[in-house]
Amino acid sequence: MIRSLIREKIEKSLKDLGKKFDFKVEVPPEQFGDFSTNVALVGAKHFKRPPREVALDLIEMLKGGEFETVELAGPGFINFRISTRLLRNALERVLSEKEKFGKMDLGKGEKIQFEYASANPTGPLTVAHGRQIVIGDTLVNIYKELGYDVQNEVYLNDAGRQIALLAYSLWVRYNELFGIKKDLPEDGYKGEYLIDTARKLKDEVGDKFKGVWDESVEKFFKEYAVSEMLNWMKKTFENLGTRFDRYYSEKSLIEDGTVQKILDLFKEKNLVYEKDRALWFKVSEFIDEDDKVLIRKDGTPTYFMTDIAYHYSKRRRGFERVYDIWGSDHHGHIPRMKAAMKALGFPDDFLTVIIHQFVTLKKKGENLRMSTRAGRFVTLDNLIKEVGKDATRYFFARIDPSKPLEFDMDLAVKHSTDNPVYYVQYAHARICSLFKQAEEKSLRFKEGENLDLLESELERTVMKKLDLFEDTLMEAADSYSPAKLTSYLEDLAHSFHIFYTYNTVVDISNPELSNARLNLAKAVQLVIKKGLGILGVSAPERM
RNA sequence: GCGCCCGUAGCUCAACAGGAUAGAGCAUCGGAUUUCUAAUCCGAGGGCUGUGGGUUCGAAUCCCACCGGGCGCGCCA
Repeated sequence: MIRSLIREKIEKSLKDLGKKFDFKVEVPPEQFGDFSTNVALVGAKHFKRPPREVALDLIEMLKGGEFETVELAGPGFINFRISTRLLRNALERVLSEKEKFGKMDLGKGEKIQFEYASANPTGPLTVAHGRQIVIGDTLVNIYKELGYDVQNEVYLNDAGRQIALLAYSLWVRYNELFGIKKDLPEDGYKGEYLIDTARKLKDEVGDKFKGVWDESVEKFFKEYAVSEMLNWMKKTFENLGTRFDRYYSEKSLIEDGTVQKILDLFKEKNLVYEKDRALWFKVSEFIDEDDKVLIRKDGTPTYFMTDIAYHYSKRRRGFERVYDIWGSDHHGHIPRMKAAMKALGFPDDFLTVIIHQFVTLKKKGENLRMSTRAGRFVTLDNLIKEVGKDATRYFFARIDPSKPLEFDMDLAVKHSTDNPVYYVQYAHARICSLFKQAEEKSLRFKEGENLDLLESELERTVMKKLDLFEDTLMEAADSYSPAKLTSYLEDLAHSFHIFYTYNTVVDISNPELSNARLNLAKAVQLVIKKGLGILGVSAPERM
């Protein structure tokens, strides 16, 4: 938080000069000092003077106090070197706040929601869902740190045509077990997993449904299939170490009248009309796009319809803002949803959609295309089994959602020990081992003491990284990018590895210095553990 | 055809809402352990940031055009 401290000081100086404008405080390349600001470069316009002159004036106002040096550089940057005492402050905060380090109150308890991993319960979750889960979980955890009251939810598309297809496909598989050959529908679910489900069903009910297909059988098969698929989803979530506060059923929105309620509301506002025996929503009233069907001519609601109802329910449940994480194939859905939110009179910032690009899988140099219906895919379960939970999560978190992600499975397995996740975890394990060493050598660890002995450049660097943890969380939240956190952790781990290489931490001939360094190690350990925890990755004590 | 996203080292990715000499890991080559975990550290090579224009003190980043890739444009979800 030294960064915000510098920002405040600059803002105050500007205020004294009667100015106010945006500027940056950043961490520059090492040779330029601890922190740096472009305030003079940006301010040149406002002051109508050359940047370097503006910088010199500001430097006069800023220097002293906790700033060891404040210098002009390059075209007009102001570089700061911070007193070691101020850096130790960060260390002290980590040591005293412990697991709570990183908690802020920016959200002020505002109730928000993240929705992700929403899926048709018709088959196994894919690696794309895995990416979504990791992005979602991480953002949820970060927003909690920022002081928001966050819930996560998965929307189950358990209504609609695909469920009917699933039910019938299961029925076909079930009958096959009795030697009755039926053809799977052209677009039916051909995956082998339905055969397993059919076997389980046969064990439970015997030949009760053999050869029979009517409305009540269909209903049974729908419910059975969905519940089996849901159980499977839950198991996969567990394998990846995720949990949801709530599963929300699409079907329930039709059954409990929410859909009807929206229709009535839209009718009242004259936002719907009938055409070709279907009911249309006037999207064009709000944005430059074609109107969309809400109710098909057979009387069933479209996905768009139920999704509007779903978001209405979110609002009614008291969420101030909601975030949906969707695959890029759904991006066309965004403008319509925004239009619908407007139609409902919700604030513009109520719904934020975070789009992530697709995951492609490569195995033996070949690209695998994923299709649930064709039954050909590498499941998320397979991936977790092959690569491991930690590496899977870390790998997904590491790449910005806006980038397509190519997962080379052979590489992931073969080089799994080179995965950066081990680099970070190793720093943690090393520190754990330091404390074992200290104990063996009967060095009593006194928390928070001797900290003023920490003053070398390497120690300063580590302390500076510790201080940046909160800034990192804020940046990651602002840009919806878990990758900011992974690069931070790698950075922190790196600074510690260097420090470790050049310094003996546990040295019985110098107990005070040892204690000081153990404190530094302790803080790094806490922050790494916390950061990995936010990512849903474990922090092993030995490796 | 129209719209959205992406294009950075051989590979996978960074670059903090325009900043200083574009950085890491992997891979390649060369170093460092009588001592706390070498899953580590240090060094070398490797780049016309897809191409061409523009905006300005300053562009990988913003604007325009093009090239290449992904996705979307259903009474699918």
